[in-house]
Parts: sequence; C-alpha cells; structure tokens
Amino acid sequence: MEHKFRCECPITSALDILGDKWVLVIIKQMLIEDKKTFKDFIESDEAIATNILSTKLKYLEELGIITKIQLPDNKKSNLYLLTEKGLALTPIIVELSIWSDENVRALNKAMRDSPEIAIMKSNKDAFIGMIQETYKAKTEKFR
Amino acid sequence: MEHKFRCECPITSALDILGDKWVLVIIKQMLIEDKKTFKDFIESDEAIATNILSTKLKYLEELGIITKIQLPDNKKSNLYLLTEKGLALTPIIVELSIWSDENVRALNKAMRDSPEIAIMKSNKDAFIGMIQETYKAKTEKFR
DNA sequence: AAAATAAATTGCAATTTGCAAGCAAAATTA
DNA sequence: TAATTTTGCTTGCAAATTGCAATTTATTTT
Repeated sequence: MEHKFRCECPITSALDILGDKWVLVIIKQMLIEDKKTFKDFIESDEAIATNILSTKLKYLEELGIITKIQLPDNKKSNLYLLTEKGLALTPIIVELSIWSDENVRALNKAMRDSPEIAIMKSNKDAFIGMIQETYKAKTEKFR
Repeated sequence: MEHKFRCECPITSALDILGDKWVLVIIKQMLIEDKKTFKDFIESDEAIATNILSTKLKYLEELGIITKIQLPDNKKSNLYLLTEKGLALTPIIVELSIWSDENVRALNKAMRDSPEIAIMKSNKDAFIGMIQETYKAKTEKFR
C-alpha cells in the first residue's frame, strides 16, 4: 500500500500516481464511457491487456480512487465505481480534452471530434459539475 | 516524428503524448520552477537520468511543445522554452496541483504545501493567466 | 595548455508493458 | 443436470521503457 514518491512537489506526487499510460484512460472510461465491469474495459477501443487491467484496478482500489462492488444477484461480474477521490479527477480529464482538441488533432488524423467541446470551453465549471452529477445519478443505485 | 495513437479518443490521444512518468514533470519544471537548461533539469529534486532527459527533450521538441534555443554568447548550454502548445498545458498542471493538494497529501507525508493553493482554487482562470504571463515575461528576452 | 562544465551517448540492469494461453467460479444453454 | 459459455483473473515469457554509471565531445574558464 505504501506508495513511492519522488519528492515533495505536489504536482510530481500527483504524477507518481496518475503518470502512466493507463490510469487516466481507465478513469475516463468509467467517467464518460459508462464502463463498469472487467469485460467493459477489456472490450474498449484502447484494448488494454487483461494482466495490466487487473493490476491497475487493484492499484486504483488500494489508492481509494475506485471501489469494487459485488452485486447480490450476480456473483460473477464485479462493478468498479469511482469514489469521490476518483470523481475529483474530472477537471483534469476535461482539461486534457480541451488541450487535445486544440493541439493533438493535427497529429492524430483519426481523432473524432466531440460536439460538446464548445460548451465545455464556454462554461467549464458547469460542464464538470454536469459530468459528475450524471455519473453519480447513473451509479447511485449500485451503492 | 509520426506518433502512435491507440484510438480515436481525444483524451486517450492526449495521454498517448503526456501519459508517462516524466513529460508533465518536465513541463512543470519549466513553467513554474524556471528550469531552462539541461543542467537545470538534471539538478532538480526529481533527479531525472541524463539519458531519459535527453530522450524526452527531443521528443517534446519534435511534438512542438518546447523549442531548443542557442544563445549567441554561449554555445555550450542550450535553452529549452515552452511553445504556445506547451504553455497551453498550464490548466492541466493547475488541476493536478489542486487534486494533489486534496487527495495525495495524506499519502505523501513529505509533500510541501503551496500557499497559493487557496488563490488558485478561488480564481482558477486568473491564476492560470498569471502563470502564463509570468512565464512569457521571463522568457521573451531569449526569443 | 589544463581543468572544468554542459550536453549528450553508450552499455547494461531493472522495471513495466504486452501477448497468449490457461484456469476457476458462476451463469447460461441444451 | 450435464455441457458450454462467460467473467475475472493468473502465469510465463517477450518486448519496450526506465534507470544507473561511465564515457565522450565541444565549449568555456582558469
């Protein structure tokens, strides 16, 4: 459980947790693509390998960013849900979205455009709040 | 120069570029710790290895996130400066800062607290603008 | 001219990521 | 109820990335 941090800097410490190829992708999939089960993540466009997914889900649970839930009527599939700590990553996801739209599009010709990007930019806080409320509304029945 | 992207998602594409242990740390060091030369980065708290620094600086230059500059009076040390594309990462750095202050502090006892965090939260946009303007003011003499 | 400095590069070890296959428990189908 | 499929996860091994230590080259400084 004890995490290794490179130094005393808050930003670097955040990146000690989030700074890798998969962690924020998994958060994004939960937050805005409605992914909840192991299967959901495996079938996503990003095509994460099962061993890596398994490792990252455990890691995120240990850090309190997600929780693993067993439904009473289904003992096979688990549900992975964002905690408040995980939901609080929404502003970072939104800023990544905006930066990407403006600066990565030229490099990735295949990138899809999000119609919400204009709304997102014109009223960031409202957009962030809306995403978080939508997520809570969709998941509260499982908790 | 051609970058590999995992899929069509803008957020994942941003993370294909930024999602690793070092890229955003280097950006942070330039933006708010005034690091400009190879030596500056090497001597930082994060203690990046020279081979990795060298690789990442080339990578960031290729992507147009930083530029490498030779001063006329010094042919030995190079200056690495953020481009507009790099400066546009400021909101992401600020959001990482806020999330870390609220959610990582408990895990990293050694983390220093930033007195600016209250101002940062109360007026995000102004704070972001201030950081960007300060950076531009400090670096314009080299361009 | 000699020493020191900045910016790398190189070789090798350790860690992380990725692929393919396998496996156990639960759920579905025949 | 027996056979099959699905879900979540583990394991073995290959490939890629990261890290350390030593070396190198081109400038500056002494």
